Amino acid sequence: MQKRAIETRENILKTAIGIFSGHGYHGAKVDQIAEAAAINKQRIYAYFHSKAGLFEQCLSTVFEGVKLFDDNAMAAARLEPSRLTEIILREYMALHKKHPYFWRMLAWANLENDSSLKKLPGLREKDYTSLKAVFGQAVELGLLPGGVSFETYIFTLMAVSYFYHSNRKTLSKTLSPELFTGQGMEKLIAECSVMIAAR
Amino acid sequence: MQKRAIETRENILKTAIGIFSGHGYHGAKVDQIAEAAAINKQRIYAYFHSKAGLFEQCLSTVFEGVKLFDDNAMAAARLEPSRLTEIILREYMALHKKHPYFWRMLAWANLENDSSLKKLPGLREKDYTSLKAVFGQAVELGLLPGGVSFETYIFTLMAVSYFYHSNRKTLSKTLSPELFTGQGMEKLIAECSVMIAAR
DNA sequence: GTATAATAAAACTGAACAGTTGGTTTTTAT
DNA sequence: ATAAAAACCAACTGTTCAGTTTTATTATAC
Repeated sequence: MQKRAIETRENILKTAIGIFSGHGYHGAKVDQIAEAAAINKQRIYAYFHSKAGLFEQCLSTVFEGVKLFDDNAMAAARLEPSRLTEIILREYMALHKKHPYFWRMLAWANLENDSSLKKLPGLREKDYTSLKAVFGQAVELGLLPGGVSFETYIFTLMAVSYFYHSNRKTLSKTLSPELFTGQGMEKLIAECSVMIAAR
Repeated sequence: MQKRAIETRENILKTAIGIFSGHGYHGAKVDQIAEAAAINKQRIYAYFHSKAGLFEQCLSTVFEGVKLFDDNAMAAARLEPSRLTEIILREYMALHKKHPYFWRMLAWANLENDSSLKKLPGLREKDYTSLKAVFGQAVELGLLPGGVSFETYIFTLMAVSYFYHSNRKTLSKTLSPELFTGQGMEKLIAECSVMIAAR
């Protein structure tokens, strides 16, 4: 495949991620993607052979493109294990801001597209091992409560950041709109850190 | 409207909730709903006048049909405020099992259907006031950490239970499949209670 | 028992949509 | 300069789908 072809393919992929994440598999239209990418529809079929194939590719591209925990954040966590919860939460919140397609593609995949999940990248344990080590230290230092597994801890932080973004619309109607201002988020992060910390 | 008509309408609504929650607005087909409800398609238009109208009705029906906190659970919480976190979490987990359409309709609404959100039931503060009181007592008794607002506390528990159900498929691939066994859920509940408790 | 409301059956309309095809032009590697 | 690869253009196929219409049947109220 030539350079131009690779660019076209990537252009299609990038555009399709935007549209699929916005409207879902059934809501997105192939013609719409072609128009948005400013390419000929036929190119889509040349490179991805079907709408479903394109969707699968979008899903795994988004998955692979998101680094769950930054090296800088890792360094910060090692320096100040007492602030671990805050650092992780802030990192996850920033991640969702940086990769706005991530949670949406996750949500779509969980809701509508069973088949495309089969080809997901496998376990991400390696992403977690360093973090798990710092968590272990924080527990031993008495900074975080004992008797809580790393899985539960990280699950909770993922849940908070995911829920915050994915249910924004309904939550601002049913719980509190202030939650979604900058200060609201800061308050949430700060209070979660307090709530989870050992005392 | 006569009795039979009311029944037909409710039958359509109930069936449509099942199908919309399963496939989303764009994924669900009107003919499919008609067939599943064993009624004539034309009845749907007679009672809901459009697919979008039917979806809106489904959404608010599901919302109104879910009582977020049971009276029994409330009584239990008042009796044992030390077990508040566990009681709430277990209640929310059970709620998602009892109303399997709830989180899915929530998710669809947050993803794809802006317009239908306008007609959502307003703030649910009344659902929370009693709970908030018990939370306040638990904090004063030193059972739960101080400096944490009720909103943050309840947000976290909602996040955990929602995330657990809504991201089952991807999480069992990327985090841990054991999390979704009966024991896995019990462990999660128990450890969250410990993690959040004052010590 | 008769009028009226509710429903069924089924065919139809018009638009949208996934995917294809064939012919033409542009770009790129050599 | 030229051949191969890449991309365009645009019409077309077959299907699906939301919504409609017409005619006929069944249930219910009085």
